[in-house]
Amino acid sequence: MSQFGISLAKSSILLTRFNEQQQYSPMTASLRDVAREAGVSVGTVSNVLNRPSIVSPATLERVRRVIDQLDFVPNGFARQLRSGFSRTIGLVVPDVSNPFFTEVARGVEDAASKRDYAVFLCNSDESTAKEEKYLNALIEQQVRGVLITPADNKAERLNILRDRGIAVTLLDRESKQRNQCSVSVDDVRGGEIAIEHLVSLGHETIAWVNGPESIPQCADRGHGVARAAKENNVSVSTIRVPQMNADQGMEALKAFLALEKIPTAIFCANDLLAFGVLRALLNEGIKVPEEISVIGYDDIAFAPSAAIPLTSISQPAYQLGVAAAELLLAECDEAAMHSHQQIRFQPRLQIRQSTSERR
Amino acid sequence: MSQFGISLAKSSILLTRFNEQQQYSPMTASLRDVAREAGVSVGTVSNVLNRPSIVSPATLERVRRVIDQLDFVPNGFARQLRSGFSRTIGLVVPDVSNPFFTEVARGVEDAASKRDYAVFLCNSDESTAKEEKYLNALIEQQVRGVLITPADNKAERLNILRDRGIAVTLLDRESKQRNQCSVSVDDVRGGEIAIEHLVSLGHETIAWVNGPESIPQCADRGHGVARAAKENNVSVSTIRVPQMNADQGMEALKAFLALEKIPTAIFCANDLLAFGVLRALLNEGIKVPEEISVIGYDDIAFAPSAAIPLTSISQPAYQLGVAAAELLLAECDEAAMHSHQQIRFQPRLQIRQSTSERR
DNA sequence: TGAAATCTTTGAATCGGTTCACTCATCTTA
DNA sequence: TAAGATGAGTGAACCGATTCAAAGATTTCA
Repeated sequence: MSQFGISLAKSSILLTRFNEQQQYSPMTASLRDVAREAGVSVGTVSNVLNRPSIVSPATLERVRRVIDQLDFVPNGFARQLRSGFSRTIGLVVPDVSNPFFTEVARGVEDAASKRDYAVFLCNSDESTAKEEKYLNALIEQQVRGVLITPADNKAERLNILRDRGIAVTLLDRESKQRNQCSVSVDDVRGGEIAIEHLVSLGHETIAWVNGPESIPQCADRGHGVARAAKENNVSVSTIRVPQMNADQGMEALKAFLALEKIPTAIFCANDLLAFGVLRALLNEGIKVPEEISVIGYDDIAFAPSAAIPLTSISQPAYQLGVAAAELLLAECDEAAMHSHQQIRFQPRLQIRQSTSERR
Repeated sequence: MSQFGISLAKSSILLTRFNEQQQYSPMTASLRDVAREAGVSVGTVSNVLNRPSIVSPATLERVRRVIDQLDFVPNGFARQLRSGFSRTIGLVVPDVSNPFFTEVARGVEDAASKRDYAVFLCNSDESTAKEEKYLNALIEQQVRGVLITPADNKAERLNILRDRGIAVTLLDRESKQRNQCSVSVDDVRGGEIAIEHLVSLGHETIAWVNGPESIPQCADRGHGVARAAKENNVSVSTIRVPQMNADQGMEALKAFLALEKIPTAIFCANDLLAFGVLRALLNEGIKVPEEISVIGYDDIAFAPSAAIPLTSISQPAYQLGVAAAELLLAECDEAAMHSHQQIRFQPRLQIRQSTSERR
């Protein structure tokens, strides 16, 4: 039988155990095994791991050698059970496959990994039910903190986390309460910038393709559009779509062409919509930007590769993720002296070839 | 002081504890608290959670009410410490912000969540050092299994996981050993399909823009290209790029234009490269597909929205993720009677407007 | 009516680290 | 040289669940 051979490769210490059915189950060394083998107490091994400075050099050396020999990796559960804290956080976003959130996630992961935190990835699909299920799972996993783009504006669910001592930072959403951190982008301003750009090019009638008002981003961008329209005295027709993808963009163009007075520019609430609009315009043989200017929102990585390289409102998605993770982890690690911050990034206009002077 | 008020909102049971500095720390109900309040033993509460069928209806009801009252959520660490198993898996990919892996990740997450597993997201950036760091972190987190697209072809690191009883499934990589599951796409065939398509359109000289040979996908696609070229007796010039993004695609076009006999078609090892090539071609005023046909690989969501809607080799990324997660979780949950499988998906040609008959 | 069988519930042992009051040896200092 | 200080190491208690042998309660059946 090879049952006893498992750990012989690296050491001659026997580390096999049997479960009730007497089947072999792979066994890993525990801190006690290390202590026994090194001839010290468990407390000393623990000190080697966590406070090496208070252990004498000789002991340190010896224990470390045994740790190596046995391939000992401390059991995270046990550690966290006793100490009460894990080194994990949860990231809850509507959908990672949206390029904006993909970038955000990448930023979060990089920042967390730098601090030796691991990240749980959760897609809420904008559903409060799914979100709730995930939050429960995260509580059970005893995460130290949660980064979340909430599916709705009700904050009660988040208070449940906070009551349990789990830090919460809002992502891509500004906090109304001052008892939490938030990292967001100024969407009202983003809406304004887009309209101002079109106005500066001489456009006076503009179509605004927006998603559901229930999504705060859409609502805010809409406010920005309305404000800038009023300020500059231009007329804006709103076309509402239920989802923000390329197909809906193509649909939106039908509504656009049915408008009484056809605008000379289209502003879309995200780049995917704009891609759809572009495609539909090309299908119709309408020239962009000569006949119609198009501007998107998000400035995703593919915007420059679009049919007509897309002018867009750029958001610092990666930095958003990094900033959010750093705030959250600061709150986790420095609990007491942490003061909540609301960071708000400014969007930027990225001009490409899909917008031009009105002819 | 409000130190004692915390749990009074929902119940009159006192659940506050103090740490050594006598500071208030948020306290959550433990299974013991529930047992005490419901007037039963801890074993019974545990049974209510895990084997409700053996508990009498009356007790069940009573305990459940107390659980609700106290907002009790079991501590995952403690549970997993005792039972030895967690309900978490690790997902290690080169880079989630690559749209292909984004889709894969989405599939993994959906499949895992369906089985009540949580997913740790890790980006290796193709670096073995980063990968190793993550694998260690995952061991410490006691994950049940790992889905990984390894940074290199050495499997030793993965054996360390397996020795610890952690299931491993290869993602987008075929397993050479039969002791593990793998889910991959037939990249050799993908390379063939692309060349066959171009040949069927009458192209006889083709450029092949490929990434580093060290990436197995690139190597395999290259083999397919070579095989199909030989079979069909067409000439293929390989242009090698160090990274597979749009910028490198634009660079590649310079090399392309410097070729002695300029080919009539370009096959790129992924869509990002193809986007760059398309852009550079348009900059040069070269018409696609009239003068040059272009074909990409991956068929990412933006392929239809590209400057010229891109013909591409489509891979079932989402299903790949789902299948991999399901295999892994099957291995986790049914350990003994699990037999390893190597699943291999077939790529598909998605014809759009960037390829046409040679003129 | 009493013994056996079945159904509930109990509570101590356990998982594997961390913590901390304590011991023991060695070093200072008056 | 005695008393105090410092440094290294010890090991039992603990975190919060799960498990399981055993006890207690109830039902079944001869």
